[in-house]
Amino acid sequence: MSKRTTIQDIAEKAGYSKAAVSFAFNDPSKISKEAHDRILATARELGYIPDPMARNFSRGRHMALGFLLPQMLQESLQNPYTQSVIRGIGEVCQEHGYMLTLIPPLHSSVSEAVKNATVDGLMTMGFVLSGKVRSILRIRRMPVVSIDGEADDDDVHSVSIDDEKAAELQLRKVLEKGHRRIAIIALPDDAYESSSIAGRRRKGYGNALSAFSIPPESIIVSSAKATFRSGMETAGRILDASSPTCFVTMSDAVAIGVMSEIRRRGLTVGDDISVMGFDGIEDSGFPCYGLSTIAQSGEEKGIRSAELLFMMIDGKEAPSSIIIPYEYREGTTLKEVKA
Amino acid sequence: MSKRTTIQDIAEKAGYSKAAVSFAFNDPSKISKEAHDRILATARELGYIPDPMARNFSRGRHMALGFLLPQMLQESLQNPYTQSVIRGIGEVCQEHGYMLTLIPPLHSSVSEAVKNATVDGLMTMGFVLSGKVRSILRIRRMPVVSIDGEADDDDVHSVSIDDEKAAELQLRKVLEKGHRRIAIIALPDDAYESSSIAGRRRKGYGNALSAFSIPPESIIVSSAKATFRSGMETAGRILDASSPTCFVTMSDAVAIGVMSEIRRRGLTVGDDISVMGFDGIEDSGFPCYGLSTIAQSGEEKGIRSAELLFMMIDGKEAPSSIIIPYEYREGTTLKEVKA
DNA sequence: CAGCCTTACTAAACCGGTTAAGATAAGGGT
DNA sequence: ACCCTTATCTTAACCGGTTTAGTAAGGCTG
Repeated sequence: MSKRTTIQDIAEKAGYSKAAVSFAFNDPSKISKEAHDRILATARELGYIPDPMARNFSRGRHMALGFLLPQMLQESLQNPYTQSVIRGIGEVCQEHGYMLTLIPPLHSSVSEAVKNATVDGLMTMGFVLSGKVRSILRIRRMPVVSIDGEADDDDVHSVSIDDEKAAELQLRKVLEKGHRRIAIIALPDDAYESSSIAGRRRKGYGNALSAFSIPPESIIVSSAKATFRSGMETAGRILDASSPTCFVTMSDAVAIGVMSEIRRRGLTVGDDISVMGFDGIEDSGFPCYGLSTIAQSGEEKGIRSAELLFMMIDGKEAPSSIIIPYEYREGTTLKEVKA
Repeated sequence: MSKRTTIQDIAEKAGYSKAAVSFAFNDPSKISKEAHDRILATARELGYIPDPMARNFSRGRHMALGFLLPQMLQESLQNPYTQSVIRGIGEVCQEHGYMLTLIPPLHSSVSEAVKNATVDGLMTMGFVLSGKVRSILRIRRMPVVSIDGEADDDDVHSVSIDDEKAAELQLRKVLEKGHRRIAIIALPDDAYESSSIAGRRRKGYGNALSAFSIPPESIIVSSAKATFRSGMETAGRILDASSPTCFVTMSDAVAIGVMSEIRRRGLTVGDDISVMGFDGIEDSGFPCYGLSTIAQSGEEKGIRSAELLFMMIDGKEAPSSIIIPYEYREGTTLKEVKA
């Protein structure tokens, strides 16, 4: 089995130096047109393709961004909202000629994965990095953007919406429609390790409740992973034990599961029980059935995050935090409560 | 700004050679316990983390598998079936300590992307690689596994189900229930470049039809991208122009869109119009509402593909083609046609 | 005590490119 | 005729590890 063709082979065969060959591929202005032609012809003849890893290594760039997956690949990719974020990241990567690497915990260890990740920058979503991981990233001088995470570290830049305000708006809309028997399905606090997004939103709910002078105890609060199935199961448990007039969820995926369970019981979403989602996954190809929700563009989050990361990689001045907009999207699943 | 700590720094500080330091990290049995301890202590002290790219480069391994994305990231990741395949791949990657890299067409060129991909092996899904791309892969000696693609190349191994037989079974089930006004929504033939999966399944449909002595002309055949939205729109157009008693789709995502459109028109899925899907995305967290379908495990496809790829990477004897099982899954959306 | 093996370590080649610095020759200005 | 510039190409260092071959010291054997 012959060895692969290297820059050295081309150099010898074409009668030039390694450097000349390198220039021919990267900066033709540094050599004569004649040399350029000869070298490219020789390269074609020998079937030469520059080794990307060697190239990246000597340039000190990986040409890849990493998306750190909190737990298992499973749930993360399942959520249509995560998908839209990844899509946004992917677009920007493509523009920059970068690849996108999904980084699952290596041998169940995030630290290990981060140590070995061959990427120029990292994005995380919905969870706070441990001190150990942050220390590794600092040593490796690897820029990080945290999506929906906490901006409690100078090294970690963040992209998110104003979750507290958004959650407040969400619950206000529900309260304005007269609902009082409300079941909130939050994201698990410990989802993705020490997530704090759920905490920020709970605060917003508290604000809305006190604005309406409603005692927090009157609200049913539970939590569920951000999946369709989980939403369905949780709604089932709640409906077995009580009869809320409205479900408020922190994720559209959960809301869709809730709607499915409501219909399964022969009830009508909107007329019998209202449902309020969070995310606005409308454009994700996922069926959302006119869900009333707090819409935030996952794609924009992905795009802004990746752009931010590229600024940091390029050593440019980068904002430590980017807040993107959200809005209430009127649907057909939130209706005035029946008298 | 100080330079990063290298193996050289550790060697000097600890009073050993570069090689000794390398051994300390990779094969402690080659050095004394004393040296091992001293070196690791020094490494910890200086905050040393081996550079993964340099390590990979000298070892000649990338420690990453690539998933080649046909067109835009968008549609690919949107399909829950694709997601389950990726999940399967991810599991195997994790076991092997590998990362999974999503490779979008670089500057809109798949060839360019494949030239620059820093991965040890490639997986594609649902499309046939062009000769140019195959030639690049041959030069780079990069193993490829094609999922649901055509096994027309010695270099490209494949994992799929027997699509022709599966499609035949799918349509037979529908015909057995008495349906004759049938609308088939196929995958686009040109989806993912020169896809051939649609062709194989069409053949299967033909077989079923002739077994029932039904003229192919009596069947409405259209095609749609494998997304929820596309299924909804296509069903809308079909229902505007005709009144099939059953929809047969090549993808559950499409089938769910079809069901959504049927319900939107005030009709009942199953009783008024039957729907038959393909994929069996039940376990994907996607709402599938008792869809009758041809189930094939996306996760298993992913797992087998990745395992196959690892065999090839390790230079082991690997089967050129793996066929995984499928089965008809009884649901509530396919019912006996009304007299 | 020579001969041989084992242990512990090092020097240097190597992976395949990039790139700073230097060499050579040709061209231009005075 | 001389110096300076520019164009073109080469040499060699470099990126940060891994790994092969080799050496020196110590222990064992006969």
